[in-house]
Amino acid sequence: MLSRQKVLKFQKAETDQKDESELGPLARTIGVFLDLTEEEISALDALNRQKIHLAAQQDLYLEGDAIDRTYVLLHGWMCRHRTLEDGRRQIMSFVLPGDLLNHFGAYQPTTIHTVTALTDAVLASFSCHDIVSLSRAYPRLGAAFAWLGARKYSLLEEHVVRIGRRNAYERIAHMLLELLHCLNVVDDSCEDGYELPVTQEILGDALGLSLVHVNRTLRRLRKEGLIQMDSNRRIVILDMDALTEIAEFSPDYLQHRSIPILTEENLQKVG
Amino acid sequence: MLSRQKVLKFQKAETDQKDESELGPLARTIGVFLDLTEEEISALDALNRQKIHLAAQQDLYLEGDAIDRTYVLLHGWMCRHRTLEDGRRQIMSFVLPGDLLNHFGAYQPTTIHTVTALTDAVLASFSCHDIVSLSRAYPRLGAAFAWLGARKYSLLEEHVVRIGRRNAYERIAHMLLELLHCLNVVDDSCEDGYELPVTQEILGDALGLSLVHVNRTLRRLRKEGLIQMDSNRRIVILDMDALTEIAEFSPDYLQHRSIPILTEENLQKVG
DNA sequence: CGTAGAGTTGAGTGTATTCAACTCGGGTGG
DNA sequence: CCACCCGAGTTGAATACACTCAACTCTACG
Repeated sequence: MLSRQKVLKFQKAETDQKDESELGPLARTIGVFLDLTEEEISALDALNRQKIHLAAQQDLYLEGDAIDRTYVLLHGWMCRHRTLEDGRRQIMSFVLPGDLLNHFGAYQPTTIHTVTALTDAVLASFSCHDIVSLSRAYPRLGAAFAWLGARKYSLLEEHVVRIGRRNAYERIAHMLLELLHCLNVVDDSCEDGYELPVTQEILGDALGLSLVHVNRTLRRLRKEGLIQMDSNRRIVILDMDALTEIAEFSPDYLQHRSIPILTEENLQKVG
Repeated sequence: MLSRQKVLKFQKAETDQKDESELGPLARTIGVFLDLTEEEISALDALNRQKIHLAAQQDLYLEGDAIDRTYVLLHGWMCRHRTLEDGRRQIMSFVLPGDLLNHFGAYQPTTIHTVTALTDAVLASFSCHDIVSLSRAYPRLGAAFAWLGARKYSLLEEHVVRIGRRNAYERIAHMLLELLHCLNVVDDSCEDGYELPVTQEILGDALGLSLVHVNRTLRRLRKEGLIQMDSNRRIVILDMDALTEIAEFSPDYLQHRSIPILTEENLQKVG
């Protein structure tokens, strides 16, 4: 569903400052996996939006804030996380270009986590209520938003398994593969490397590990010829098959392949 | 929002075999937190449904099944879980009466986890597509389903923090409190005990711990006078304040208090 | 009375943590 | 220009939390 070409188009658009004839942020995010009609594109692009620039380390919003906006990350990396009183921190997920933030905002009185930029970042923001209205007016778009929510849930469940039942070696392998698949959506010719703009401490906070243990485990993965870490934090997967085996990674949960409700047959069922 | 009285009403209805003038399963689940109109109740009750009885240990569906039904648990406990090849198992969540299962079914080609009955269980099942149709016809009901999804997401995020960054002692304390709050929805006169129909091994699988370590940690909680474990697996919280402090438990994430989109003001915003 | 499942406990092991020191490179200010 | 500092990465050593293996108890059940 997600074609390599479209993803590249998305990434190109991010870096351009002028959108010109390009699609708006939401149309691009949804358009990656769904062929939108002209009317749907117009409706998405007609929403009021604001552009936001954040420097690395800046917070977009804090745990407990009452936020009535939904965001689309256009450029850069962010993370969603929560910190305990004594400083222990858990990252729920990394946020990649195209991802939505505060997706469920209309349904939650306050946020329950903090969102922070890992690199300089650019976002577009929308009113949560506008998105709900739009979802009602355009059922296919509503289904697309719901699908994005279901997909996020699925990714979070996999994160639970990763943290709860895999050891450090498997956890890191699994995370690196997930990021690869999400960045370079799975097709047969996908690339095997990407920039991971994240310190080892942050990786540890995502995986429930200490910085030191992340360091040793990454070194082990390198020593065994499974990955390579260039300068500039570029990760290259050298032995995809072995890594997939170690991590017991099966990409089904990423749901990059199909959106059941958007088939002709199912759209008819729900009227 | 969730009144104690209504919860008790829900539990009463579960055990009755005949519904008589009682509400149907979905109307009861949603009615716990939203005052439904007659029309909405009729619409919910008009959906085709099937009743399902499962014995303890039986699976409702397996990871990878293509399921186009959404379920409401009426009676008993279940869990959603995934198992790695070597047998390590992670429970994503316990499922309590009133909870929905395969909530996102319309948006997912196959399930990514297995659902198993922990006790004898009774469920009602509905067509996923019927629920999507209904959500379109009745926006407040659509919002209610979306809210339930957002709430599940919130609970899962807390589970990530619990597993990723709390130690065994804090993890168990936190889980016991979450279950208490979910069962006995928070009000000032809530009870302090409940039946936990779960072996220590299952608790370990939920918390990413070994059976032996769960055992020792529970014993420590007992020895310190924080909890009591009667026969019949009844848990009594003896020192709620201390336990809340240890677990750093703050019930906001449970979202038992408010449904933003369902206020008058917000319903107007979305038309 | 024997068995099976759950709980309990001890002992030894191991994975991951903490504390600490050191390297390296980039940036800043004297 | 160089000294200094800081953040990130690396490594060693000691510790601790949690796991595995194993044995034993207790209760329910047939």
